[in-house]
Amino acid sequence: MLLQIDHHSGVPIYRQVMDQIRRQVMAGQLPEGGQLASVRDLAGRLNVNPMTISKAYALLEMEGLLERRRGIGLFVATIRKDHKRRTKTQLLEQILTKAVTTAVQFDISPDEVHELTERLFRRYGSKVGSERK
Amino acid sequence: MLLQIDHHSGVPIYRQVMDQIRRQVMAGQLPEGGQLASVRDLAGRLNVNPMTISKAYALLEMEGLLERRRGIGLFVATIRKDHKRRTKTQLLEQILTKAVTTAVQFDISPDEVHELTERLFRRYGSKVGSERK
Amino acid sequence: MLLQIDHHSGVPIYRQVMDQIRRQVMAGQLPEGGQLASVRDLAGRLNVNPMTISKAYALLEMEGLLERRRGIGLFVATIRKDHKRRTKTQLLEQILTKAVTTAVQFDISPDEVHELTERLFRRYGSKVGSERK
Amino acid sequence: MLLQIDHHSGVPIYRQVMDQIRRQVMAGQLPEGGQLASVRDLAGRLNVNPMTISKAYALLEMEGLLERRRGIGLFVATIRKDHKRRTKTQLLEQILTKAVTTAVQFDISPDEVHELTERLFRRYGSKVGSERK
DNA sequence: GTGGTCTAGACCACA
DNA sequence: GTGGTCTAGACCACT
Repeated sequence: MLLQIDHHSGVPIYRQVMDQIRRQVMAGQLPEGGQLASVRDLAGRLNVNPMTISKAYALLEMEGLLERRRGIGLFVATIRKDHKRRTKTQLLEQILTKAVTTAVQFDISPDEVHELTERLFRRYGSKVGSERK
Repeated sequence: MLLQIDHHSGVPIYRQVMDQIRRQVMAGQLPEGGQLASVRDLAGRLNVNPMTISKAYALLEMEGLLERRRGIGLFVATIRKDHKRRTKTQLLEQILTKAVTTAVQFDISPDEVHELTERLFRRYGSKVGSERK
Repeated sequence: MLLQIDHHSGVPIYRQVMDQIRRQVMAGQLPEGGQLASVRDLAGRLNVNPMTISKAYALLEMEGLLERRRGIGLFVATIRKDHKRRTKTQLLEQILTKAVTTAVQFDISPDEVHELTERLFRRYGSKVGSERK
Repeated sequence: MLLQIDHHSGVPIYRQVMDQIRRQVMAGQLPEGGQLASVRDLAGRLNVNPMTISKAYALLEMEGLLERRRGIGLFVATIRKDHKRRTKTQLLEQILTKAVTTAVQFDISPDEVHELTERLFRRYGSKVGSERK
């Protein structure tokens, strides 16, 4: 499990951790039922305070994304597949909605948006089964 | 000048004010050279602390988007047309980049993204010269 | 707002705080829209670390019971009245269910339970508008 | 001996085990002098760590509820009848006290509580000598 | 070993 | 003034 923390982004570290884990679970990079890195381990690797990781984990558990097994560790909860697909689409739609309303407000045509999107896809790799670490 | 403040979004109010003014200027809804509502007036209408508005205005002035004319008020600065166009595209690209990287991570194809984008355009109106206030 | 913390109960302090605030809100002792004691103030009075209070407040906010107004403080959220009544009954039913199943398992008759309940009501005061602090 | 373990309740597993055994003894479902399942057997059936069961047994032994016969196993200790009756009532009173204080705080009348109790008795069965496993 | 809680004290953003 | 975040380090309960 690799996470990137940006200490200068202004986004709280525990939120960065949450977002990235949530995404990795949704993307299947963290398999359901799989165990997460321990609080101390992850904290050590990211060079942050264990409590910060613990907070992120606790919130994700409350979200229902993670499951605690007392004295053993934290695991990715099992999610129904359709629910997962829906969540993924919702997340994307949310971002795209912002893009579209911005374009409309700025008088940028759907064609221009489409072109720009294609260019970004080429840049950020749309190839199937892209690099998984 | 109409602004929507969401007290529950977690985004600082002064940032919401800044973002919306910046967008309205870029979209031409706030014409260059036009005068802005006074701090007191806007604060009253949005029902927020005047210092919050003041802070937003001050930061936008530092950005060069607004100009202060002593004793008169704040006005939208004049922007070079190409600069404006570039800024608009940059803003959009920023959002779209997030959408594309999300799609890649979620294994959602460019075609699906395109389709979803079209649908959102139809929903939020892509017609040229849309509603100006 | 008066809270009783038992440092020896084993129940985490932040949970004791949450439970008592939740109850006071449900009981109407903390009026909707009313402002809560500040984190530092309450922490000082209870003689616990501010972070502990902050955690309790944050969790109650996530529950939807409290509302944050940035830079101002925390307030009791407005709850629909029927929802409140339902929540209260549910809370009570939950406890009573445990009592009844215990009685059944122990072969204690409904009459005995009723008698015991009456006795406890006399002891803990069922008088209308009992002592509110 | 059937026990239900809830891994998500937050209550320590060894406590859940203790509580349920204590109740079954009080209710007569586990007869005095009867032998308990072995640590290994129970742990296997409940799918928990044997040390967890061992801890529960050890604590119940310290309580005097169980008796260890070296080389043979653990047995339910003999309890004086009046002591047993008192313990049962105490356990019930403890739960009912919580119910009554909650009702008082929520301004729910004794009559309403009584009614609710009757309803729960009908639902969970007050018939004498109910299902024994 | 695991996670959970708490402290004391610091710094920050917001209004 | 408000709450939010983070640290360093301690202690605890559970398995």
